[in-house]
Amino acid sequence: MSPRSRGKSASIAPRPPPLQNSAPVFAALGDETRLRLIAVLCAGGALSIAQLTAGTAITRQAVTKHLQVLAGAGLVRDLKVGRERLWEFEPQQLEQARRSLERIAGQWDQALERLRRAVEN
Amino acid sequence: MSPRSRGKSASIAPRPPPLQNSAPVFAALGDETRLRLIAVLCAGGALSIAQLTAGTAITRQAVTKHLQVLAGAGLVRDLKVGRERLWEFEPQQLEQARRSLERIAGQWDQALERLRRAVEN
DNA sequence: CCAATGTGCAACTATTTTGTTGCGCATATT
DNA sequence: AATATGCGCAACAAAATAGTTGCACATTGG
Repeated sequence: MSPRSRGKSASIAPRPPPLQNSAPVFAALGDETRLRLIAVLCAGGALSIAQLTAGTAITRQAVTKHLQVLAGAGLVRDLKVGRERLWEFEPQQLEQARRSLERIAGQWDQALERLRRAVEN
Repeated sequence: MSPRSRGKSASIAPRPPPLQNSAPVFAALGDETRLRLIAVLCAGGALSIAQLTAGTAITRQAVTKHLQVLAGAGLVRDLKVGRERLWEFEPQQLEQARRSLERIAGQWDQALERLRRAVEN
């Protein structure tokens, strides 16, 4: 049996990801255009680049680059259909980013709690 | 009385912030160094620039710049004490970013739900 | 076949970001 | 008083980002 299983409180629960791994996801979300793209893709299904470019002031190529950034962060995925390239939202990474924020917020809450208790004494 | 109060369902609840407003916060979080700074500041109280620089491979001035980016996003705040400049975490903006992610995730869930119901028929 | 539509790739520019070094100033410490 | 510590400002330099234009290629529809 491996030393890591059944040790003292063997932590079956997967340990929280190192938090810094979320940086690329946050960076990808840190742009208004990309945030808009994410919002659009979240609402509907898969959309083509041309469709995603429609409402914007920037060129199709610029949108393509933004989509590639999002794809690099694992936030979207593309699938080719005929001459079109459809993009759809990929929820996993965003979910993980959400958990990262919750962990930070939780840490802060704990610190406040410690402070409160210290003052109480 | 103002025309906006007591209208038809006057929406006492603050309308959700436009989501794009969160882009600067995400951008600030989209860097490993800054994410680390946030984590450190979340755990303890207020720390000086020198203290925050201690464990890192970059210079004090680089840390200062990162802190200014975080301050620009409203994620940290500084207070001067003697010759030191202490930085502390400011939870509001991060809380808002968390809500943004939740709204996106919620929209996605709704879309999935609609899809599920459509398939059901 | 021919035209229209949807993309991809490459080159190029402008701006922002990330980091450095060098210096001076203010506050503590001895 | 002299030294050490903490910090700010300015001037760089290198790299990443965001956007453009131009052109070629594939697919779709008459």
